[in-house]
Amino acid sequence: MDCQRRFVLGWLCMNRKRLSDQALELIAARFRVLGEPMRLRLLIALEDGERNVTQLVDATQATQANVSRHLQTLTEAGILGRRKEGLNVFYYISDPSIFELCEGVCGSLQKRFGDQARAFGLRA
Amino acid sequence: MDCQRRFVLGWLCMNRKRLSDQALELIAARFRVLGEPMRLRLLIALEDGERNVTQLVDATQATQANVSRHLQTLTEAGILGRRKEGLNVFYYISDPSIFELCEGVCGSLQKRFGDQARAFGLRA
DNA sequence: TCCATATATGAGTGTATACTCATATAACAG
DNA sequence: CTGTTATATGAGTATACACTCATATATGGA
Repeated sequence: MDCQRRFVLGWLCMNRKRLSDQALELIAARFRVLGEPMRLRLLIALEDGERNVTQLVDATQATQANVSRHLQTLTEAGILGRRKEGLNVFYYISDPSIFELCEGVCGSLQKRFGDQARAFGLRA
Repeated sequence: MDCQRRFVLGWLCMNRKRLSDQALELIAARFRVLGEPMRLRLLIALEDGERNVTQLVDATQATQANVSRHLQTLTEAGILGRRKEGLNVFYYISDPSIFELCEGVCGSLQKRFGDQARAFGLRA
């Protein structure tokens, strides 16, 4: 645990500054991918199994063009996988660790906005 | 663990759509805060203890104005705390769970870019 | 081949925000 | 009070990117 921590920070804080910049940009980019509600919505819609684009359009109430773009972003980030089947393209979670990140963020937010969080309908 | 998962997703996927949108936006906003290399750099600089703005400017090689802005962003997000001492303002990590998120992302990236990551100088 | 359906993408627009410069505020020293 | 240092912030610019509309591509059916 702490070993892992040390490892990661070693990666981030290397002496060679140029490379460290690249690593930081990679990490930041990953966070940015998760920084859009639409994309979170898509991830949630995909959590219990693959869906095709049409199903995701229905689930998210967004335009097909927009959904396709976000799916592309998530796929390029390595978070989703793609599978063609006839006319349909099915997307699926290829990096489930994403959900642990969401949980981490939710935990922080709940700690921070305890009361508001509960007001959000947190029970059940 | 799985209980926690269920809990969080329950929060995200409530029936009342309006509120769920707010929750998603909150979560996405948190990810966006972490989606800037400069801010990650500041977090790393603060990991082993509080620092004042001048120290952070030195550590990050950025302008003082820019550092102050990012510190404000991080503070408003509840990630940093502030402490004034004479002319100096010291910032400190107030939500250490942030680092677990970074570790999670690093883990994903290492899995994805295994070889490149190693080329980054990952060892030791 | 021709048409219908599912998905992707080019082009344009609007918005958010990172950055900089200059200046404002705040606190201390003399 | 005056000047000096540390930090914050208003204003302006540039860039990234989310979104939409229209259209392209791809696959299957008649």
